Amino acid sequence: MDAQFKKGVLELCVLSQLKEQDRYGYELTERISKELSVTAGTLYLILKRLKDSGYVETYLMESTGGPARKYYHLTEQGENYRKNQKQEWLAFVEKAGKLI
Amino acid sequence: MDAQFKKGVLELCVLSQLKEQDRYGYELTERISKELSVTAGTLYLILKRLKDSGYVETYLMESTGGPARKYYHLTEQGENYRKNQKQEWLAFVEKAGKLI
DNA sequence: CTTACTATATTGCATTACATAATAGTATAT
DNA sequence: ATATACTATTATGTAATGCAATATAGTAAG
Repeated sequence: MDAQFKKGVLELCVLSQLKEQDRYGYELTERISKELSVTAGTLYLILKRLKDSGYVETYLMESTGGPARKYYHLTEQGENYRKNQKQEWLAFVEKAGKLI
Repeated sequence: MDAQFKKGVLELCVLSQLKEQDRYGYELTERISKELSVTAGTLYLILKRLKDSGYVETYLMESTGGPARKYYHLTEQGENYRKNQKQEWLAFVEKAGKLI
């Protein structure tokens, strides 16, 4: 897969996943990498960015096996951002489609 | 427009434009920026990349007003690359769509 | 008990593509 | 002459990802 295509879209994928329900980092890695082959390092960087921007909040919960899971929750601000990014993405795909 | 979305796709847009017919740099800038807001500098960088990779060839032709135009022609190798990139792009959009 | 493996989180360095801005040359119109 | 439109090019910075390494906790195997 062309790595460049992912730039910017992975963030939207994360936001969309978190809209459904809170999820922890490793879980997001598993889910998203099933479709788009992404590494953990990339995902955690995106999550840090989103947290620094106030788009997600985090809390810890114990795991059945392994270290505690850090769950990510979409804030209201994050949901607004998600909606906006989704619209931008759809518009972008349409415009690009005209040229391709 | 989110600049990140463009990563990798601009190149495909250029290739697609050149599949129809040979075009010169300034012309490509005009056409593509109508849809996707791209500057000349970015376009010429992409064109240089494509030339260095053997995906396009160039030749000069006089202009009616202004400096000579440098036309870009898609090579056979470039056309194969374009087909491949187009498929990858479509597949990517579909996969991302599942997550969004 | 110790070794190995899975689950989970984090961080550092390199690469790549795009943005922005500046430079430069030619022709035409005023 | 001067401004303006057309055309091409290059330099510097930023941002997002890839890859690889580190760290910790639990569980299973020997």
